[in-house]
Amino acid sequence: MEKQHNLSKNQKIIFDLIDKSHEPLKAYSILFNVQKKGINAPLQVYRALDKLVEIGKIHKIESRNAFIACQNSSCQISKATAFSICESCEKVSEISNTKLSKYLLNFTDEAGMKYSKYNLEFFGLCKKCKSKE
Amino acid sequence: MEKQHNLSKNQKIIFDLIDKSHEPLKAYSILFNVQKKGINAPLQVYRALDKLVEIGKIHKIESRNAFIACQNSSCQISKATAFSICESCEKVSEISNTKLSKYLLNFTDEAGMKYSKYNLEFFGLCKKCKSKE
DNA sequence: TAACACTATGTAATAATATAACATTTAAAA
DNA sequence: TTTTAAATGTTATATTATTACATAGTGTTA
Repeated sequence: MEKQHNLSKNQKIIFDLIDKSHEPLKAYSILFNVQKKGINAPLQVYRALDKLVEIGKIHKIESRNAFIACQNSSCQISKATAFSICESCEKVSEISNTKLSKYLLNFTDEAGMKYSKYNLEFFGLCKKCKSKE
Repeated sequence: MEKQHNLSKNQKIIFDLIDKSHEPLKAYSILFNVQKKGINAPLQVYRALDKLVEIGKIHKIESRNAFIACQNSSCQISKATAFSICESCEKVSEISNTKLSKYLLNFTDEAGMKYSKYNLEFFGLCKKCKSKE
């Protein structure tokens, strides 16, 4: 059994918003959307985001400064993340591919180092945008 | 022969600074360091950085909002980048590994998509920091 | 050379992203 | 119940990045 994380009030509000969204959300857009629920300050948002990232419920898309819910039910504390990002419509999908993650977690650099944590972002055009070209 | 990019005055000043540095530099630290050379405003720095990234002379370390010179003499327009980042001392190294880049450029997702562009950041402890633990 | 297009520069203002510092409250554990 | 850790609330501020507008240089081609 995985460890169950009981989300606090603010964490739950913010996770629910991100989880319902079909696109990555930015911190200040989250703030704007939760002000009616009593979350007034950026720091309240960032603290919840930090915690949610830490426990693997959401991921940060580094190149976009935005956050999405983890799509991979099996990844609780996800230190190995991969995403595809459409450079036209900005659609982001999480990639859950066992072969890929195994390959990367086993990757050894020139100095013989292995890495238990990585973030990979693929860029291109999604199918929709490709067909419109 | 690769296309030769003649850097403009500001681009050269900023590239030289980054290239001499042994660590990733942040935009405002760059600004501070080039003010004696007549570059006064953030935008002048960001414009040069944008161009240098575009032509592959430097890369942005997305998780750190910082910039390093391309270590890979053969990558002019580098759309396929990989780095190792030490979570303790923040040392960053560019990984130039043909097998890895081939693997990633050939990676096909569940929808059958391939991606000609990616950025990969590995996290861990560098040798020095590991031995200090 | 003159006209044009394109790239780069300079400057001021401001937007967007993120953290520091401090006081208080709540929840969980001993 | 005491005490410890985690979360909250609030104000202020730091850091990162872009918009808008005016000007200057560079290279092409007519």
